[in-house]
Amino acid sequence: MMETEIFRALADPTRRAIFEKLAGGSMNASALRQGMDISQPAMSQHLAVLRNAMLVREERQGRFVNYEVNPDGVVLIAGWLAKYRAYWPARVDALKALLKDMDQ
Amino acid sequence: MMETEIFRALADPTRRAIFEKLAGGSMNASALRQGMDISQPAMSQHLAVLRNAMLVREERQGRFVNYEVNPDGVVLIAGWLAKYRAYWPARVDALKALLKDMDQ
DNA sequence: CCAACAGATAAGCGGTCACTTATATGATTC
DNA sequence: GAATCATATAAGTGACCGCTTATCTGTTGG
Repeated sequence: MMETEIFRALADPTRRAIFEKLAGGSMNASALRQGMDISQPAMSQHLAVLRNAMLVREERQGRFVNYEVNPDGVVLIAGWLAKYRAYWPARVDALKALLKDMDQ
Repeated sequence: MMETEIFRALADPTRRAIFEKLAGGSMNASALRQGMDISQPAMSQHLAVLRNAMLVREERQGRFVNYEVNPDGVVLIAGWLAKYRAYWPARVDALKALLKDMDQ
């Protein structure tokens, strides 16, 4: 199940921090390590987990590998969460319903 | 971090199944086990993890303990996800922006 | 009270996680 | 093509996860 890998990937605080950093702009692995007190292999392994969970995608650029957020993963979580829309606060729920109507 | 516990709780397929079942209506632990091929202690442990992650809450009713979805957890995920709104599909994004305006 | 039932807790076990050090791959520059 | 740099992979290790069996706690009805 894809959702298992996504939630598992996000269950680690270090990986969430990496993801958050990438959400602020694409970056290579070395740049990501800046100010994070994490070894090079650890970063590489975390990025592999995030990529495997479709939360991040990569693109080689010469000697560097550029990483960026993969919208697919974000959309998957949004889709999962949508199933429980009924439990969001009423205000947000009302807005959502409105959007749905407009969407058709 | 609360988010760590939430994502960790949801990383297990069995726990997601339990949560999904509860989202369809509150239930006691025995009822939850119906058709799930899971031992009584395992169910109890899963419910403890979900409760700890604020995804589920309980209420004793005599000899039974009734479980239901705790909106707090759902809202927390929604809050986390909202930070990456920019990566949702354009249509949903537009709707969200609209909601935000209306919300003020 | 006590027998029966719902549920929680304890202890132990195999598998997985996140990390480490060491080494390999792949690209650039001289 | 050799040295260097960016990243990946391999192997090992201690901690944790989800499960099991066994036992405990709490509530009900006779």
